[in-house]
Amino acid sequence: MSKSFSTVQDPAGSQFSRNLTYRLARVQAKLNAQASRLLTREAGISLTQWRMLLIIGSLKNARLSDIVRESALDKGQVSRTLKKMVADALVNREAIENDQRASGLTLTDKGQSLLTRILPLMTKRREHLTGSLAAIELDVLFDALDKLDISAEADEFP
Amino acid sequence: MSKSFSTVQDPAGSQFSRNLTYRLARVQAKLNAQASRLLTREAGISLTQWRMLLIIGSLKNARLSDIVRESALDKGQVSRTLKKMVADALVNREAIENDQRASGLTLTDKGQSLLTRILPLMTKRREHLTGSLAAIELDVLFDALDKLDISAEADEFP
DNA sequence: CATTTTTTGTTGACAGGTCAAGTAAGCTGC
DNA sequence: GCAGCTTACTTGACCTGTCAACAAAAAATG
Repeated sequence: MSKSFSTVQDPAGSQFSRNLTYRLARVQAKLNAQASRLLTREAGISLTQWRMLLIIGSLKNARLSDIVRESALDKGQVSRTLKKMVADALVNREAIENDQRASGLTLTDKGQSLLTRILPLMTKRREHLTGSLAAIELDVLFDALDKLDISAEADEFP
Repeated sequence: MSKSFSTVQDPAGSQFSRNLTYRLARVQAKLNAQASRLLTREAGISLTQWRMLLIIGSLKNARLSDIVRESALDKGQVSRTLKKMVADALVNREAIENDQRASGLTLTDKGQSLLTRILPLMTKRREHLTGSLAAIELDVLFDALDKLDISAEADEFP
């Protein structure tokens, strides 16, 4: 009974092949691993660092809370990762006027050139991923994700 | 500039709204959190434990390697989780004929009744999730996931 | 059969993510 | 102007997922 609905990279005969959350989790993990592999190899940074690099690069004098808002990462995680990025001279921290709690974050030259060097590659990857899907499929996909996002908030299923 | 493409549970104005891997990651994390919440509240078990319970319940005398194959979880993780489940009297371990390396795994009465009690709830949840999507959307979604799964294997993007 | 190879499972180590307590600075309202 | 609340960030604790080293048993090989 029930063999191979969808067999891509799925253990043969797994009963989970058509389980949505399971498929999502596996694909997501794989995409994540791909990005990490790439970033480690090409830039020696983590996916989190890359995301933060992007955000800091695109915002003027970002503060930690901006990164948290934009990335939806945990603020503790951002704090720690930031410390590392400052230590690695990718990011600059400087005092902000009138607020001693926060500091303004900017990319160093090193951070900026890393961003400039890696961005084309990540863009290529993105095109590679979305390129395998038709425009309509992409629309449906995003729409479905939005709906699942909402459904994921429920705590009861009467 | 660039406000609200898709605004569902996305920080207002986030530049990532239409970034596929980002959306996937966030939705996946949310679905995961939902399942964990549910299982913790209703059964005091983790998502991993639930998946293993399902597999052990559906296989006759499963061995650890079976669980690894079916679930695609790490064998170390399975080994540790199993230890806990045995300690919690959810799973029974007994010797197997002709192979002293592995042991046969079966649900205890407690494990079986837990499974029986929680399964309807998890089925409801699944219906709740897939129910928000039209059949065609689901098909496209699975198809898109398959394609992304394949694309996630690439390491270069010429 | 004895030796090598493979399979099976356990364990240790470590990065990543999540939660929550703690600290310091700024703000509010009397 | 100071008592109390809020905001911004840091830190600690813990849990998961992943990788690699390991030991024991079984299978393969010659």
